[in-house]
Amino acid sequence: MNYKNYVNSLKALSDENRLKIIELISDKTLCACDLLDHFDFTQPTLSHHMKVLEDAGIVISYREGKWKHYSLNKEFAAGFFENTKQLLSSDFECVCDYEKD
Amino acid sequence: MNYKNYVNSLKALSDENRLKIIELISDKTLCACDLLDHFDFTQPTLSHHMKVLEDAGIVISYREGKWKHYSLNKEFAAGFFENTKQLLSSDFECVCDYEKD
DNA sequence: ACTATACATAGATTAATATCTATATGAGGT
DNA sequence: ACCTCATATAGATATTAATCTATGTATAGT
Repeated sequence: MNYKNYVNSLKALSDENRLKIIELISDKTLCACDLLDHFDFTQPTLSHHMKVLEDAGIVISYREGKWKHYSLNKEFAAGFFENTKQLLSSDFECVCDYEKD
Repeated sequence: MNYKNYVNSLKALSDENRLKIIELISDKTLCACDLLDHFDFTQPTLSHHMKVLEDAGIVISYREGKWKHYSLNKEFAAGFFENTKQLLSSDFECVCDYEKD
């Protein structure tokens, strides 16, 4: 298993605010400004969190005019599940097909 | 979703050494002394890591004479999968039965 | 009782990280 | 050109966490 990469994902997920961000964009695309409305921290702090999430490959983004739109990277989700399964399952039999994109 | 608890799990997992510990005990029970052989850090550091993992409910332990034996908490594995699925899956369909103990 | 082995705790140090304020960049409208 | 809005970056501060050395506790054997 590629620990380095998986640890990096875990660290990026290890923040209550970032988990909330992920939940907010797990089923839709939101711009940073929309996300910011849901939190008490400042805009630079959100920018920091989004960079952490994007660097870890957890979210993907695109720019549209002034706005930057974020959504969950479904490939990350699949890969993270796979890694978690490998780590925790000496004998887990579940090999269900997580959607790949 | 119970963020507090899930974040706690993620933080406990967010360390390369602790991941290696988990992998080592994912299919068998090992005492602290055996675990220590696999690492470069000192015994108090291992003790610290084991405490983090046990406090998070990731590993369970029992004492046998001088030795303390550790193994993966399979209930944690199942719960962690469930939480991860809830977080990342707006539309994941997989509801395979992760073993519960 | 003494000793050795396995593990835990205390306290210090260093490194990583979450947050802030201030400022810069980028893009659209007037 | 200028202004405004959305986002990014720089630098500072505070908190958390990983690690160490030194020491304490617990258990077993002689």
